[in-house]
Amino acid sequence: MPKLYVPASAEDRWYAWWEQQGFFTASNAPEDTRETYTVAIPPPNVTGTLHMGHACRTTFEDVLVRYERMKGKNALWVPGTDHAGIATQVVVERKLKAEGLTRHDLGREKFIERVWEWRKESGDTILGQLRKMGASCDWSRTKFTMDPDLSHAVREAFVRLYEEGLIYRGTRLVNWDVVSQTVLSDLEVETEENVKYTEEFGVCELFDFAYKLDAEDAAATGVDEIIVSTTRPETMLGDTALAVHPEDERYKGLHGRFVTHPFVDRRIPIVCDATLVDPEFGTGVVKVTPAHDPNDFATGKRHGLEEISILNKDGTLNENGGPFAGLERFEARKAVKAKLEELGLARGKRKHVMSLPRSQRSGSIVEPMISTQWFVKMEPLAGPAIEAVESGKVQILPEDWTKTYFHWLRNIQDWCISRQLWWGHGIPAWYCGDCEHMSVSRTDLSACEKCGSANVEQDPDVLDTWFSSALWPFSTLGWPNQTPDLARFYPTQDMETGYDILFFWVARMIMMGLHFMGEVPFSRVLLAGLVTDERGQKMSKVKGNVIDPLDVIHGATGAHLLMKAEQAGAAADGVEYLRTTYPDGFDAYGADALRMTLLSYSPQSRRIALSIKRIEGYRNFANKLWNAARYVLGRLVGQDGEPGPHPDARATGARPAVTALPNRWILSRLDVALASANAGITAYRLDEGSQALYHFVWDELCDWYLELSKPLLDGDDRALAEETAAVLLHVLETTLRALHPMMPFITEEIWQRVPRAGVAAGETIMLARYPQAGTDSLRDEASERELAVVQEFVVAARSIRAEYDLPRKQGIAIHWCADDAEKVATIETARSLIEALAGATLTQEEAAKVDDPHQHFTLAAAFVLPGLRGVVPGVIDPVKERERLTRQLTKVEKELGTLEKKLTNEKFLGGAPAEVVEQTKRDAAELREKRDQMSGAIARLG
RNA sequence: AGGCACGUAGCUCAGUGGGAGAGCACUACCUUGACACGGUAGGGGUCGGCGGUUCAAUCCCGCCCGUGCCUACCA
Repeated sequence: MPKLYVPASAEDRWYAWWEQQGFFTASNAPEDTRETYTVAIPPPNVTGTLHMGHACRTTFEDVLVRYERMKGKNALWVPGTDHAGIATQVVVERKLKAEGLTRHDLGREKFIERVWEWRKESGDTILGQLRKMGASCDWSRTKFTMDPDLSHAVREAFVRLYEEGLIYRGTRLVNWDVVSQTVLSDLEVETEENVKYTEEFGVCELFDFAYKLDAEDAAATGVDEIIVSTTRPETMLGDTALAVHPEDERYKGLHGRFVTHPFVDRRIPIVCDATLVDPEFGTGVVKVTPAHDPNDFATGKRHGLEEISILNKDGTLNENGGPFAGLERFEARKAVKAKLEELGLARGKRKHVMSLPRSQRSGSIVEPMISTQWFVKMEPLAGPAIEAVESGKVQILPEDWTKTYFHWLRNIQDWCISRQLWWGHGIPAWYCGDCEHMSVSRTDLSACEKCGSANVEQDPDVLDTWFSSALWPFSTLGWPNQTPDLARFYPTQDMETGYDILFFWVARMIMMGLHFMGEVPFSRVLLAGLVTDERGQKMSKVKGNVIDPLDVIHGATGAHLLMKAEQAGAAADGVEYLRTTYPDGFDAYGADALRMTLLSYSPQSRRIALSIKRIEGYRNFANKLWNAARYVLGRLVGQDGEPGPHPDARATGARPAVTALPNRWILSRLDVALASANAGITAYRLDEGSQALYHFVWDELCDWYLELSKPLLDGDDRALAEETAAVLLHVLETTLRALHPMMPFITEEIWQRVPRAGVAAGETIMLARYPQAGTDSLRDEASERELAVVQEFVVAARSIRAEYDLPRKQGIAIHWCADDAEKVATIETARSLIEALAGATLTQEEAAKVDDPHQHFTLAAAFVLPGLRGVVPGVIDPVKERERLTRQLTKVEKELGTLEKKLTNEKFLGGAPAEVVEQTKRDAAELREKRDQMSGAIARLG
């Protein structure tokens, strides 16, 4: 085995073998009665390649799936990809643009062909990347949301909901994206907050202008004009009313009067509306544009106002724009303002900080527009989804999110599901050109259901991507057909995803699962944070701070990173950030290191600020594990053709019997680690589970046990050496199994080299049994207490070594004494171990001599432990020793001080539980003794 | 505006009603037969601020300051 673990070759080799052997495939054999464990992957969008967020998802899910598989379940992880309607269409259109084409140049059919080509490319890339991450998906069940079977499911769901009256077609004010030229659901609109004034679009400016009263109304009321304010001056072309508060004294005389529109031939009524108007704001008069503002729309309905749309689908003004028709919306805004100035109707402007609604995909400012679209009635679906979480049938982790879930579902709006795109599931509705009948049908229609005319056309729109995603947990298993997979694997167990799609996806899956299957689609929702760069900023191509998981796994030079960022369109400061933060690029850290890193962040955190240093740390951990294995295998069975002293040693999967303290101790510590690992994984605290194993391997197995094993293996006691050999192999093999869900590659690589027999002799670690506390390990409190004494002793000796710069080769003598027989026995038994680890020779001494080192030894350094003291003669510089002891004494006195303060507090003695008081007294007594010993030692230094 | 988080060592973050932790960074020493992607020993924090509950608060409660996200509205 080489000194350094090299991930690259091991990863590809083992993954190909696992896949080819069919280890990932879930069983559907009728005689297989194992409990199932199913996870549906959150299907990545076929918009390009996987990012760090996907890597995070993949790792978490893979840990859960591998764990349950090793626990003996029939584990199924369904992989697949999402067609991602709008996002994918945008990507392909951008590629066309590079060729100087638009989708309209190609036409719908040819364009869709191009998208399919792209989806093949992107989809294959993504599935390949999942494999690089180690994902143990059942590839034989791979799905794509536009596969024929899943499209069939979408159509069935649509038709059923329509027949049940839960899908309807309606004319509403919707969110219009003028760049993508499609309607968006409320969720796809993102509000940009606190936007400042920008010259270019003229946004965030409150512009005042006057409407002149009709001549006769002006004469009758003596009022000449009314001033209104707006942030969108061009919408005044669609104004069909002015509203005032009914109680507003200033305008009481104007109720029912009219103003004249300055640009179009329209008389505009002045109406009273207490809901819309806040008399305190501005002039107390609101211009009402029912066709372009949600509040105005509602106001229009209340007053029966005309709805005049002024925009074309591309954001230019239509014929209702009068003299401004044809202008682009922001041009029109400028032109309207200029014209109002010219007419002397402008009444000033001021900057106004506000929020702007933007399209999640195109980033353009969303326009409210009246349009006929398809909607899902949400209230009847939301009720059961709320109940499912309330009753605990679905558990959301971390729990904080349940509140958010309830809040959204309890205030839910109908869901606009039609999109004016080309890429997506067609809407199964046909319109008759003759009788105007609309048919919604499971099968494609060539004739009108009502009049039989062949003059029928399918609705040109497609469905929101999330409509098909909502069916994912059961459509991937064969629904609406009653397949064996559906019967066996639905409902699934865990749904792990990012909290950002809790509404988009998770809530809708629960609604649809309950509606169509009558059962929740999964019993737990596991929400993870969003991966950001190390500053905590969202990764984005423009910021240049995107970290490609594959670059971390395979390594990348600084130049390569810069080139990629520039190609992706990073801004100058983004490139600079990249250059200064990662000047040397990345080493090939390997998939296991990346996985461990992602696992190490708490799921409670909403942000995963991915740190390369941290990845490096886990790369080092992989290497530590590798070298621990090198040691064990080299010392026992030998390596590289050299037979070792224990050629017959085997890991059998059975816990060896142990007598020696270090062997008892390591099995006990393993027990604690295994308990934490199991508890952590099942509670979705993968950070705690992985950290327990990290800590065990590094701080206990490597730092102590491997060192302790050396004198045991080299000693004269053959039986003890055999016992130790068995324990070393057992602990190594068990630890590998425990780590396998997190670090699948390196654990397989090492495990295959471990000589195994009995139940440990399996073909692959991924189908080996996951280790269990109490079975594979054994808690032994006594061994922990005893070994703690050994550790304290060794550390004390090493401290003296370090303090006086004693070289490793220079042996030291330690004269020690202990207060009770138990401690004396422990040290006597472990004497050779302590000597080996401390590089010392131990001599038990009378307490009188140890406690007065100045009298009995020359230049002796001293240490004081609970019930145990030692001196090391011939090493000290008295001045330095005084400093060292004083430093320690200060700490002890400080600690003692807080305890004594408590113990002199009557209220504490009276109010605290007896056991707490007792413990405090014991601690104080121990510290007091230590203090006395130390101050005595200092005093005796002279 | 409302809601939800968060504020702990230089950095990134765990954690708990009773003795402040990890990784990285830092200091000193060590190329020792598993590992320098290493070892040993260290230094470093009034747990955001102010009150309250409690025998006891970093933890529970209230207010304030700061940060992030979500929802709604902004003529």
